[in-house]
Amino acid sequence: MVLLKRLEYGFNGYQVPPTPRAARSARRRCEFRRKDYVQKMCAFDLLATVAGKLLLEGECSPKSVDTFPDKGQPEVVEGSVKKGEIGDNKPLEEKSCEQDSCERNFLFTEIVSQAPNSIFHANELTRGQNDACSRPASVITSESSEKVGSAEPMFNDDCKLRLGIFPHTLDVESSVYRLEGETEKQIKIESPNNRNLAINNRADMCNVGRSEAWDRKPSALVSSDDSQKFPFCSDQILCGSFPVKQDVVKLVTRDDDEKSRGCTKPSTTNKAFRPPPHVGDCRTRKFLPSKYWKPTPNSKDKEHYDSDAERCNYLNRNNSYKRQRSQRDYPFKKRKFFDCSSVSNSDEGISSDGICSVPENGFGGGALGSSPSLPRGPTNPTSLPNNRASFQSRNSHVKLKIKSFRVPELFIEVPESATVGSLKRTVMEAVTAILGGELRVGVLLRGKKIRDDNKTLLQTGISHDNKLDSLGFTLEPTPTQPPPSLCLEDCPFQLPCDTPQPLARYHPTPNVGQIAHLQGNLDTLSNPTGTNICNFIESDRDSAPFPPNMSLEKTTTDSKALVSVPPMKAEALAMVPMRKSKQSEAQRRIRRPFTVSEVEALVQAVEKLGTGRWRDVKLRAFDNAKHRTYVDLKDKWKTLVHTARISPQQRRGEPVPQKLLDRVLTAHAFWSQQQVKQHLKPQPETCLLL
DNA sequence: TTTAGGG
DNA sequence: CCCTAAA
Repeated sequence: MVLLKRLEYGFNGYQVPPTPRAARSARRRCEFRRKDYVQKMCAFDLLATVAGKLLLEGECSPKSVDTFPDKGQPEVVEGSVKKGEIGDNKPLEEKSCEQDSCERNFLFTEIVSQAPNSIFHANELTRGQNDACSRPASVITSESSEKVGSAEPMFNDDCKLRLGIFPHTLDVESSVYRLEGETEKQIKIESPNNRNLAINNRADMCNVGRSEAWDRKPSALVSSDDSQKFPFCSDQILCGSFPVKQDVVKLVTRDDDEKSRGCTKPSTTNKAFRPPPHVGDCRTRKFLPSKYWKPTPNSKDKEHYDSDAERCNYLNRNNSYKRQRSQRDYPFKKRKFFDCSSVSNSDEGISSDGICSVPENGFGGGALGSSPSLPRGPTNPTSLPNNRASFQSRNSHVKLKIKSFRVPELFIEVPESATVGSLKRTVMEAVTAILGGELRVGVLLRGKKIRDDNKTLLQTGISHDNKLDSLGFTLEPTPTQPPPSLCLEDCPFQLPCDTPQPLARYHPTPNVGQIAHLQGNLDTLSNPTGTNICNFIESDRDSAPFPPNMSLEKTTTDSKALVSVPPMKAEALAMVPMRKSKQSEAQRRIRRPFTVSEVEALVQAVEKLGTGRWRDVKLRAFDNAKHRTYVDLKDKWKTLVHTARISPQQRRGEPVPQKLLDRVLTAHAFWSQQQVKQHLKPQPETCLLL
């Protein structure tokens, strides 16, 4: 079963917490706007703004998942699954998902301030954390499931879920949830056709209290004075975003039709996507929970992995480690940014459209811009480069509306028998992996990256009549963390159509992680930075090739996305921010249950070669199955023997023919005896020798 | 690198 | 599947 899913990451909703002063200036800005004043913003400002928002969004990283109280992971599917047959334990297959491609749209919508929560629910968090750590592993990973004895059985077929870029522009609908209050506020930012705003609860939207608490930076904004906040809100809205509490991002499945919940009704908007050619391969790597969160690989590991065979692996780990390190700083950086923005606001660093100028370098040091000459720290608009001033006289207002940032395609594979709950977790992990990393924003004009952060929009020539369609934003990993060739892990096996190329090509420069979709009548901004980040590809290429030309291209075009993302395996994309997520530390190989035929081959080989010669078995029967290592075979044999010994009722997963199991027992018994003999033999021999 | 086993 | 001690 293949599920195609699109995940859209709502850009709207990442808002720097306003300060009283900001509110004031916001009002002023409103007036300005009325007069149609010129937007004095340079590309860098734009970048900073966008990046800032995104950064905030970073809060939805694994950490959020980890700390999710009790319920474990945030609901991944809000709309569809939630509404209907929800049982988390209900196998997917029972939900009419057997079609080759069940498509659903995921809208990344919600942001909730979580930090504060963690304070309030310390106990639960602790619990939740643990849960989160262990549970996520249940689907793709064999770990937990195996432990409960349900591992193999679970996989009758593969169920893939793909999150991709939306081919079409969609309306953005976001909602703000309050964890503590358990209230839900829905905010409709814009409808596809007419851009109307439906703010159900302004106060709620503007409530920044939580973030403040989190930030430990009290601000008058905490007050519930709607009148004061509102201006700010509307201001935000102008640029296509709205203030929300930050931190937890929720995924919402968006069904055009409520009835299509069961994912039986392919979304028309997803036509660009084709089901993957094969079903066995592209999947997201499982990000392991804290268990793998090790500070550093020990020297032994190094030695061990230095060998060619494992080099990739090792590199991978190493890199992971690096990323991980930065991740540790993440909260700090975010906070910094937060503070910074506050400062900016109070300094009136916010320019007209609620876009704050420069966030400060705390942003991962240059995360916002590569240009060293960029202004840093709270900057007053007037302090910006001259070139900017020269354009101040102009009266063109550049209005940007970023509908959403897209999350690159994700390829997730779960067995049909997986539970909805595990699916949710899986998706969450994948998404989290992508969004959790430190990102920077790149601006592309007609597909071209604008690198000069100091250029004004006008200068870049976009501000006038360039249609939005020529402007694009990309989310890219921060340069500080050069994505090493993490994609090599399993690489040996690439199919011709596999995508090593894109990867390779985009290596030095990381791959565009995501595309921002702009919509509306904006002019454009120019801006720099553009580096693509490499997506780490995991590998399972041996089995399921993912034609490069597949999804992305079409999608890209369809969606008007200006930025074209190099076609690559969805899987690769999924791996993108293998970043410093605690979970991603050591990636666990995806689980690939042995098929009956594989078992057959294994049994046959063992019968012939005996146990204890796994390398030979491997060469003999699985030489072309790169993903089966001799250790795997050995392990499989182990489980086979075990399986053969237990009652059929206790067995799970794809049933292995009893005949085979009998052979297993027989062979096992035989070779065990041989071993014993081997043991005993030497003795007599030595005796003889002696 | 392989084996062998515990996790 | 992972991790590792041993070989």
